[in-house]
Amino acid sequence: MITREIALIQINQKSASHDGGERCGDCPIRYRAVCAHCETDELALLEDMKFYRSFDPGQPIVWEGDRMEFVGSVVTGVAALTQTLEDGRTQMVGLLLPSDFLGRPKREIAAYNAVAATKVVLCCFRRKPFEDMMRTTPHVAHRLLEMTLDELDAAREWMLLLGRKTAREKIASFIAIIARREAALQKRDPGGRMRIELPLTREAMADYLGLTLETVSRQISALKRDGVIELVGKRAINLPDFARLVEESGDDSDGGYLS
Amino acid sequence: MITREIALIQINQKSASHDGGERCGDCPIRYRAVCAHCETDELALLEDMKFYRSFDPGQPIVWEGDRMEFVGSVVTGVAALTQTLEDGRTQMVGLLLPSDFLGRPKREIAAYNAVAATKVVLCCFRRKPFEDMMRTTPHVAHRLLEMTLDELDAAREWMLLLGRKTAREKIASFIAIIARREAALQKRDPGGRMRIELPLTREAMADYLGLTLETVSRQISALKRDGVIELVGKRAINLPDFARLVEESGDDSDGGYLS
DNA sequence: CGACTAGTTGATTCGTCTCAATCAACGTGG
DNA sequence: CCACGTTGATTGAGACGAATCAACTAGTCG
Repeated sequence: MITREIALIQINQKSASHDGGERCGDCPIRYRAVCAHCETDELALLEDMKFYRSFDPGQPIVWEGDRMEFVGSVVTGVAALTQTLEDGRTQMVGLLLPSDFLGRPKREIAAYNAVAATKVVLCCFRRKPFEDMMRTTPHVAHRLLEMTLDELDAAREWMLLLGRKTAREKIASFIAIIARREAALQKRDPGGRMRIELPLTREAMADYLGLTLETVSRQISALKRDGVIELVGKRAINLPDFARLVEESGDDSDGGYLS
Repeated sequence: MITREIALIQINQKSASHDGGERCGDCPIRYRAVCAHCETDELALLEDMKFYRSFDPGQPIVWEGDRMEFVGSVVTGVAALTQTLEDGRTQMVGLLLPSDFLGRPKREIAAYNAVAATKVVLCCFRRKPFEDMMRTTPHVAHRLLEMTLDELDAAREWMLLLGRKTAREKIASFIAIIARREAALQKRDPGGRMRIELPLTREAMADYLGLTLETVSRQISALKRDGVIELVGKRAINLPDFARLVEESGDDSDGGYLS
């Protein structure tokens, strides 16, 4: 497991393309990322300090202990934050979706590994000017607080999953989370029948859920056998009945938050 | 397990004393809580909106779904945030120590249960004036962001524990966390020999670690047998060698963060 | 004193991990 | 074009760790 990861790093180290700057006004995450509350003048400041980077699936974005000269937002794709024990056991501790923020102001040394799970485009801000802006204008700091509080809520729900759910419930919960996100993107209810695309390999799902990849595979097969899900290839799933899936997840039926 | 908790609630519902206001200048958490960065004029604003409440061990502070008319800081004692599955399985998702913040601005409905683990004194701020202050003065919002980012880091370390550590490693990690905190309070290194006081019952430790209380008891006994810890009564521990404990925790030796 | 709580310990069960074989899809070089 | 290696995934057999069920102890309170 360790040697496999090292191989991955070496293979992928080669390419990390830098692209030219697009306009913030056209950005797909304009109203959900750290910049959400910014006025046009603040947006201009951000335009000045930003640059884009892309990463291929499996490619590391930063490594724990590395100096990080930027912070930034996921524009498209999915990235995973992971932590590792000395003997190689790894646990995913963050799943960054479009608009999620990577890095921490005032911390130059990365505390986690970040790996692209799919193709990822990152909107990066040079650290120094971004930190200045945090101090001088309220909107970025305020939005970052909101986002961090949301992440903390997500982390706590995740802790309940890791500490108390069975393997079957973990898988059902994960699929439900992805389904809800998919539904939110399409601005519709996750009710009844729907199709979803899994953004993670079986191994990454195992790291997310605190399981082995074999157990992930077995439980997915079991949910399929029981008619809770239908597999379409390896990475896509049809949900005949979303409510049934939620039952299998062990959560209270509603799970609805009030902001 | 469910019935036991319900009994607890009913027993403890009775008392929640309201105390008079002490001066912020003398507060033991003056320079670590949300108010840490505040100037004297901002402190005066906070004095106006604050009041104290105390809770006895085992007593609930708020219940998930309750309307919460305040936010606040733990002044003394230890409180636990917990989440539950519908069938009663419980996971602790936050351990609030002195200076830690309870509640979320802009969220009136509590998302978690909070229970006093020891006798707790809470410095409460009335919600509305506190939220106004978040908007109008930068220091409180800024400090809250710092604290929330720290909590997120702690949550992520906790996720690694829940997802990937063995029962023995979980217990060792927990004791190490408490020992480090104790050492920090006394402003000394957690090196060599030291004595610590466990602020949680075996059941609460189990909820923290995603174990059963029997497993907690067994692993504590095992660590004692192996000379890693010495028990003094049920709730106090002597550490002959802190480094040995850290080895047992499975973490990288250092674990040192850079802020 | 008995009732109750917190904790310990034992016997057994059960769920997940570990190790291993197998398969399908894909790319590569001879 | 096909044999070969690689990667991601599935499935099986057996081992092991933690949960469960249960008995028991010590301390505390009324």
